[in-house]
Amino acid sequence: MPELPEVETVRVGLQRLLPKRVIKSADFDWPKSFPNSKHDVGQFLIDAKIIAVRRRAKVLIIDLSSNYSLVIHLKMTGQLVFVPKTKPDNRFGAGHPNDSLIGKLPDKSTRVTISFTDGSRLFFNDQRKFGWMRLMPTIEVPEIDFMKKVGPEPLESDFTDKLFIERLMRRKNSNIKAVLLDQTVLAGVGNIYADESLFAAKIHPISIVNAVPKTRLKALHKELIDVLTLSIEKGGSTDRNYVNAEGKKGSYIDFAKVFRREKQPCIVCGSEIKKIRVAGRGTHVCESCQKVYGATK
DNA sequence: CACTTGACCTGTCCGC
DNA sequence: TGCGGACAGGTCAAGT
Repeated sequence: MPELPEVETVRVGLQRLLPKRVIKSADFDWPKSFPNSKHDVGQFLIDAKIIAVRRRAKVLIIDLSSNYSLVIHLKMTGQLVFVPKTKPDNRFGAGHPNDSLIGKLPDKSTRVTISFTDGSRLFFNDQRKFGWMRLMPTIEVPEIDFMKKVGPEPLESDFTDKLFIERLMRRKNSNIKAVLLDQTVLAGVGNIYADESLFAAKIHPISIVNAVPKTRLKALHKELIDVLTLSIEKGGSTDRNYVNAEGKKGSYIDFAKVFRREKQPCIVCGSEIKKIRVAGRGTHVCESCQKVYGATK
């Protein structure tokens, strides 16, 4: 479930931990997770120094001194976990939720292990194997299809409500939730933050974009930014798999008002939160707070 | 052409 | 407690 706040949290962690480290070796055995040839790895990854860690949408970009970059998409269950040379004593405190992960790596979900000359390691774990890591020339990163098509970053200062509405209108006849999830409309929103921002803006996810009043769309713009910002503050959402670059969980899920709260009372009105399907995805909604525009249930 | 559904995977949970 | 099946949800390909 890494969405924008989770990927950004990983980026901040890696940017603090990785630069200046030099890659000594790389182990990988699942071609779909890391399709690069041993030749390219030997030539452009081994002996390269980490320069910086960037993010665009839900994609991480680790720039190397070889003028190549590691481009990474965590998809649903991907993790990037850095383990320092001196293993922690494997105890954050008895019963602490983060107790252990670092000491247990690699495990059976590990797809790629990158070892640095100082003895530290970076693990790319991905239980479901949907994620990927690709080594490519830095200059070619903006040329990959995803980068060419992806929409604006919602947390950039130039992401105005005017721009937001303009982007939504590209798919004005679709369910608003499907449009929020469309990475070509805007970058970084996934299931959690689509549900949470629509709840905060009191818009039912099946609403048709074109039928939602402009004032509600402006509210959605504000709520989306607020939800993403708060989640980054909380280190993202750990629903199941997500952990940050140090193997630690995020706590935003504790602040979610509808996501994974089906059958519980709505925080605002007390009626029961329902789980329905919209755009082929599990969707959490308060049918009483969230109004349907231009669609029938 | 615009939009929706299925495939990619593995692990977990639910009902029988 | 075993076992099948639904489900989790990001993105691209295939289908309507």
